[in-house]
Amino acid sequence: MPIPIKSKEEVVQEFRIQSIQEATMRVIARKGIAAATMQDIADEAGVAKGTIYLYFRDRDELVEKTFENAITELHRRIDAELAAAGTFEQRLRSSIRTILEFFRDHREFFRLYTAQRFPEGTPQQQRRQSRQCSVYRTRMEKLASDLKSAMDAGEVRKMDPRRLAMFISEGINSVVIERVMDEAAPPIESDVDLITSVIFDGIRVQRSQA
Amino acid sequence: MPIPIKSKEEVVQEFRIQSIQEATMRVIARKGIAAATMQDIADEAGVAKGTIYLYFRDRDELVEKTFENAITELHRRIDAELAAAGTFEQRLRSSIRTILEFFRDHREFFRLYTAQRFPEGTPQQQRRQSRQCSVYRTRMEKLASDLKSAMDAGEVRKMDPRRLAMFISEGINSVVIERVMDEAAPPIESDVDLITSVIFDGIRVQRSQA
DNA sequence: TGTTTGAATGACCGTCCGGTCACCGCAGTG
DNA sequence: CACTGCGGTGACCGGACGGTCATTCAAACA
Repeated sequence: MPIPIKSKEEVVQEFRIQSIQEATMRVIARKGIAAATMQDIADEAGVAKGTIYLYFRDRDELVEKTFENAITELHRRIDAELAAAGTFEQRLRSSIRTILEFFRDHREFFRLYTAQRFPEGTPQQQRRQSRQCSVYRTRMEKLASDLKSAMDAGEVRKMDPRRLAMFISEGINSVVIERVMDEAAPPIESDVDLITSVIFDGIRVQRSQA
Repeated sequence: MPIPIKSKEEVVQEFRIQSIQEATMRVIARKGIAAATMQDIADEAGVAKGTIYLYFRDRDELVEKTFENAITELHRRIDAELAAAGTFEQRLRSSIRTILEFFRDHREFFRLYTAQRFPEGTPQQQRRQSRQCSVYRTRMEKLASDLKSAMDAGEVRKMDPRRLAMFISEGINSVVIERVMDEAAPPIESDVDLITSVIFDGIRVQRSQA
């Protein structure tokens, strides 16, 4: 069997890396990103503090890699839904469902996710920050361009796609926040319905509908 | 003239307090809430670090008072608009305009505002955090109850008012973010139009309209 | 002008935390 | 069984920062 190309050492390494990243996420979920110390993370992962530095250059890289690892999976799923067949409304609805399901299954990721949105930090960390911020901006551009396509296809009213992308994205985010905080959140589908209907039809009472 | 009840000392005190709070806001706007040190704030205010402690118990109180001072004014204005006469759409539109204008005039407040939304911190600070968070939740309840009234009055479709309040509030917030970041933001009224029309009529192409 | 008072100061302290590195123990080797 | 290489360890270091307090000094007053 030529399949297992990975040596034993590589497997151990990957296991350690994953353990540490998972521990990082749990600690951040519990204490917040600022209060999560390297010692906390080491304890949570069951290793010594020094061990973390064998796999990550410094705290910033650990947080960044952990974030990117998790966010990549979410983005992959969203993109798959948006690229599928169907009307724009159907595709956006599926994406919203995907997002809510993702955060239902990865509650611990949420605090890291929100903390990375508008990064804090001293001017020394500006480069790193701009990289993290760019992940977010790239996402927003993607949604804006999808919205633009839908506008050109006559599925969506013409308006500034950037602004609209922000508005929709943050609106969805707010529901995610509520659901993550809430111990007993309502069924996902009811929130998917609410969000989709507000985005597409607004909140006005619709007299003209049957 | 019995009007000036304040003694000279009180005037000086208030002046100092305001100077320090304004400095706090500017430093946080520049460096972020986590990276803003007491020394930075003291330098910005043109006083010694110790002086700040004559007027504020500790760093947390300084940040909290500074935040509440500024947010109170914004909330007062929003409430005035929401309590005015007119349809719910007119009142909400005025509120949105008020928010955009407020942050146009107080850019430096914005980073503090967003940072306080989901406070970070160690468990020791839990009480303080919950207080800050409660300001935000109270606001959300207010909007939710206004939305509920509009639903009962037949001006808005029936749906979960809490979720809707979050969605709208965060959506508006996202536009504020864009405008604050953007050096040359478009006219306020165009964003007010966009937000209001999306909230009330959604993004769907409206065939039934004249 | 001498005295008093308290606001303002900033050097200093203790704590915390990210990052390092000399040391340890074990798996693999001869 | 002795040896060696290396992944892992945690005591330690340096710097940063919040908060304190002995000292200073200018204004108010006698």
